[in-house]
Amino acid sequence: MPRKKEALRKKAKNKTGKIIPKKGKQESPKTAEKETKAVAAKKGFQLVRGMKDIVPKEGGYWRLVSTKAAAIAEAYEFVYAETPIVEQAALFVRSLGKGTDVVEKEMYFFEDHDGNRLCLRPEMTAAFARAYISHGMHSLSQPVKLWNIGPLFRHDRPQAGRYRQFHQFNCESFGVRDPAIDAELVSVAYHFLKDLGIASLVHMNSIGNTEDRGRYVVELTAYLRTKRSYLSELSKKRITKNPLRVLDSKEEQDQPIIEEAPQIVDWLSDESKKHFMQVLEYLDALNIPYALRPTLVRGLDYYTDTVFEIYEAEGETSSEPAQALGGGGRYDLLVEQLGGQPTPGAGFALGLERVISLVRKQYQKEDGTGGLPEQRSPFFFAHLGEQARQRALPLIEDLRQDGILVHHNVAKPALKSQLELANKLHVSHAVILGHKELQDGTIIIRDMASGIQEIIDQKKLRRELRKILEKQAAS
RNA sequence: GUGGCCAUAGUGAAACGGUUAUCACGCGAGUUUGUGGCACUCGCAGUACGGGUUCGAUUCCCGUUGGCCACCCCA
Repeated sequence: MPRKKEALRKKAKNKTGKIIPKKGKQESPKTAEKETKAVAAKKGFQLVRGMKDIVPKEGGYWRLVSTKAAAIAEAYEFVYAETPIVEQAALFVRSLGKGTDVVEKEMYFFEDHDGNRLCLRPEMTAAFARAYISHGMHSLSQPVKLWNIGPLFRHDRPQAGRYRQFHQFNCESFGVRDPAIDAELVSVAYHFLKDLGIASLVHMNSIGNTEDRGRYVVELTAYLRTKRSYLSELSKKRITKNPLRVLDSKEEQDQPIIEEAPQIVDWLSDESKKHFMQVLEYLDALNIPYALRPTLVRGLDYYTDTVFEIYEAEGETSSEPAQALGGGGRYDLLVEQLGGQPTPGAGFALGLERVISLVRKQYQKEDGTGGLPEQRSPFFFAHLGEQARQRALPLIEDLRQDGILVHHNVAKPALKSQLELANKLHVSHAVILGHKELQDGTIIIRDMASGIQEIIDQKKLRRELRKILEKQAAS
């Protein structure tokens, strides 16, 4: 009876409910309550909001994408580096800006047992800047080009392509202010996506230096005030909070006002203007498709001059409103602001969850099954009986040492189920070792497509498999 | 942070408020104690959690948790 089940469940819950408070004296009532609920749930623990497992189905895509990232970063001579996930909270408060959303409402703050005010890193650039200073990288040959892939944390409201723990591919270039550096970064991001089969478009803008921007903001604010009554409610609020954001407004009624608004490009110093023009020239030379977007401003305070975001190029099939795959820009004041010597820098980050979701779509388009064409061995090694299994392991090990990989499953004793698995794995040949073969030192190679079997000497196994591999490579 | 939609085995779905919650895929075992695909048989596994209404809740209501969408923001 379900009633009985229900009653049992309740009993079980009461038990755990008694145990937990005893153990967890220090826990806040809130966490204790949450934990009790989770334990009580028959299904076990729920995933924490905004967190995501990488399941076997996705594993191959993560491997593919991180391999590509490493390959391209290293091709551009970026050096792999990593920083801790935990940093002093002040690092990000100071670099990103106190009023920014990331700091104001999205950071994971906590205090450790020594009373240090810490946080989980919400982005990489400031962390790399800190590492640059910490390790005196200014004494290395400049630019210092660093890359990594790692998890970041923002307590944002989750939705598709947005998680509280997410991963970025980051490249940062410290020490040189040169438009070629900016262009190189854009190029890395662009080609990374291109190598993965994703056509992209880079949105470019320059927000100049601090003074330029300051003067522009004054001008823009004044302009927006005169048009205030025509603006959407949201934009009205933004006039005082962050007037640059008004330019990004999606509200229809704001559009005519935005079009007429003063553009930041006109307020850039000659130096900034020249820098930006040169960046664009390099992009032209590199044949990287970009669009100027005078309204592009980024959400973090440390940017100067070049800023960019990268989007999936709009094909006929793309329907969803574009979500930026990544973004970046120049931050010439950041290192100094964090206590280092004045050091220019620029970088970008790409959101891997977003990239991977596009990569998966690519593969689904191509073969309909949605599977990543994995490099699988074309061989399955089947054994029959305990003795054969004992002999199989060293044989397989020898093959592996020789660079020939085979599938094998030690946990399926029945030959039938092993071949079933071989079939599922779409191998071309099965190697079969049974009692008879064990005794006379032979082994069977079975062609899975035709069912034709060949009995060979065990010593010739390696040579035979290699021959098959060569034949397959040739066709 | 604001608003909306949603929650049934691992996945995708079905069940006017009424017997034992159904089906497909999946996974495991077998029909064949030395041979895969096809077929058949058997098995595994579920109403997110808590409360309420009701004689009776997967179904209706409330709360919690989680997911999705838009906004905000961003990767």
